[in-house]
Amino acid sequence: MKTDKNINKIGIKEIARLANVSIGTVDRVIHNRGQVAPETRQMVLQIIESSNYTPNIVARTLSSKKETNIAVVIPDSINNFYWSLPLKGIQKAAEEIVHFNFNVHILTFDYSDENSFIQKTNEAIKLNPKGIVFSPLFESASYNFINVCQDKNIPYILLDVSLNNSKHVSYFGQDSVQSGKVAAKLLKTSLNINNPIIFILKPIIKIASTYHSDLRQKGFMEYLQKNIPNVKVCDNIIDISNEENSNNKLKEIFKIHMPHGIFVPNSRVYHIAQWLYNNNYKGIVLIGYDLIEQNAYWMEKEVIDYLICQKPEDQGYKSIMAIFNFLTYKKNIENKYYSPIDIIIKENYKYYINNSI
Amino acid sequence: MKTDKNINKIGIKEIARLANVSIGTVDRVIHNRGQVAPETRQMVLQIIESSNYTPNIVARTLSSKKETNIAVVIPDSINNFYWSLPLKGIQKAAEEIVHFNFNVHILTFDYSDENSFIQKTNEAIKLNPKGIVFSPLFESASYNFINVCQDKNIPYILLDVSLNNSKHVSYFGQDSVQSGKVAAKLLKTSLNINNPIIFILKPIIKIASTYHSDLRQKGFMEYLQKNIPNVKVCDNIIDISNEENSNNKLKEIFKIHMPHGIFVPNSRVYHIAQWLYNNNYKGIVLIGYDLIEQNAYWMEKEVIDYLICQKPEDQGYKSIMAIFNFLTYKKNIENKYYSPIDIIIKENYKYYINNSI
DNA sequence: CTGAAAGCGCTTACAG
DNA sequence: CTGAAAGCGCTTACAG
Repeated sequence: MKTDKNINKIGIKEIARLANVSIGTVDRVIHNRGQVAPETRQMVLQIIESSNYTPNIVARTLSSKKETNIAVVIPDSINNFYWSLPLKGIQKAAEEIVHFNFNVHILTFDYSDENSFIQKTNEAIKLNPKGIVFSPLFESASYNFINVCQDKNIPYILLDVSLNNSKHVSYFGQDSVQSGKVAAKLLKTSLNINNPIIFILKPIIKIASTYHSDLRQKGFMEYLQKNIPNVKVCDNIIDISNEENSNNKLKEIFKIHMPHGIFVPNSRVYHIAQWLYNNNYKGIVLIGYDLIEQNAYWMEKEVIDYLICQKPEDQGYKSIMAIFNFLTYKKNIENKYYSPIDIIIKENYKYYINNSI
Repeated sequence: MKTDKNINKIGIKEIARLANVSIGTVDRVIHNRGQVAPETRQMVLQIIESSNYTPNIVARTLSSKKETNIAVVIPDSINNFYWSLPLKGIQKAAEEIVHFNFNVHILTFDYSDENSFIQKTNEAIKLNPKGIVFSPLFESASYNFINVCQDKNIPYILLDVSLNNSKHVSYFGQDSVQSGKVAAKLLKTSLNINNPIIFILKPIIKIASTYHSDLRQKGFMEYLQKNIPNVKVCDNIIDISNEENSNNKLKEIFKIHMPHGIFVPNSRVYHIAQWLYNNNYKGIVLIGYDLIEQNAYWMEKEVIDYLICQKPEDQGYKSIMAIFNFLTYKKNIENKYYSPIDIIIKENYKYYINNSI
């Protein structure tokens, strides 16, 4: 087996020769620029097709002085650790494609402020980008935005949050509902009793979005109801912006019932872990989300049993590479890309740290 | 964030003009090729220095006709599904770097035949490769091979199997011992009893290597002995090259004990699943390796409970990209890269299929 | 609608 | 020791 360039590798010169035209005409066909006689066009297209021609991107980059702008509009990661992860992946991708005259412009907005989102999308358009990657956190503003994109014929990719009836090139994100089911299954297996008492605890800080959290809980509940008919579930929101209040709230909840398992549908599971540890509660199966540093700590201490993880760096990286490949090679891209739902336990978490890209 | 390229972009032409020489001479200085008068050399070097010149790597790639050969020596995937996976990743990487004049030559050997390995390593050397990726399945032959590589100053990367006292640039593979521990932990959690009876079943076909299998079992046993002191383990090899014999063997084993859990340290767990299903054994926790099609089937049917997976496509892909980056950018590379130990269950397996690269 | 030619920044023979 | 020139595969402006 051998990757033989001399078989696969054919350039516009050779295509021109086969089609009996000049390379200029081949170029016109490839880029849809200028007028080409329909028969000539057909001929050239057919040769391109049957020869598996792929443009030499190195030559293209060298000869073309065009800079290609990609605009990225995502929440900032100030007070918002999660978004630093896709950002990391995006930056890595940006570095890789800068050699090809692709400039990735990252515009971050305050995700508690719709106006800042609108402002950044406007800025994005002003960059005259050839492609856009963004997170449609605000629905109606997002629809306005994609209308503009479609008017201007700018392909866009959705990151982390999806949008119905949108003509996006692709969506990169998580299947949050399914990840909730995974969590429920793990809990069921670990408890292995017919009448478990399960807490769903949602530690929140005032501005946090509950988009994914709600979907995860939905999947979690669906699974439980179907597979553990006699389960008892207590659902509580814990405002952790004030330590004392949150402790009191937890104390109250635990007075009424003692849970067998706890499901935390967001990354702030470390907060619950800390409280369980401080209050010497043991033997409760605890499941949460995201392998952030604090969660790794409580996993090592065996207070957190499972973390569900969804490779946000990967999603960021892949979304940029996808728009790059789409623009460069006109490659078809899957309309939807869900990253794997990783199950993390004490014994394997180390292999997921700094390892995702 | 923005990458501004237009600052101080100076090329050899401009350097030549400033130094009052031709671009050929500038090139000689840059690459230390050919003779240059000491004063001329100084002059040019000084201009390069003060102008922050960096070579345009895109132009370099385009103009240089030098083809860089990378030799890959791995087992063939005839009758050996596993090796089709790294192969897939390798081919994908090969496609990506072919534009940079990198040719990846894949040489596959029969992994039950040391001579075929030796022959392929010899062929690899004849390609005059700038880098090598290979799987050192035969120890002494591998040491001979790396001695040749070191003599010829060819950097090499190990794939899937590691080698002590080797000066490889990097190793891409699995931490098989740890993955066995993960399996044991999952089994412990699922059973949750103090005196479980556990079978380790090893379905083999005559020529299969037991390298990883042995390490997985080692990790598995270590974890059990430490964490379930009263466990009873029965360890059996099942030759599945003959259906009837293997069925009889299994029947015999199950006559003596009824296991609570079964650990299969290789990908042929589907064979055990099939047998359990046919004989109507239920409620036995079954753990195996690798998300191959047959295993997905039995996972869907809830006969296989867990699969441990190690992204072999990824390993193949990354090993090639690593040698490419090493040669192109002289980038430092981690000496060792373990892929994550993925835990696959019925609820998440779909997200791992065709999704790894 | 089409072709011929210059040029992107470098490498590589070749000639002196 | 050095320079002049061709060429890598593509894009781009120009001429017809």
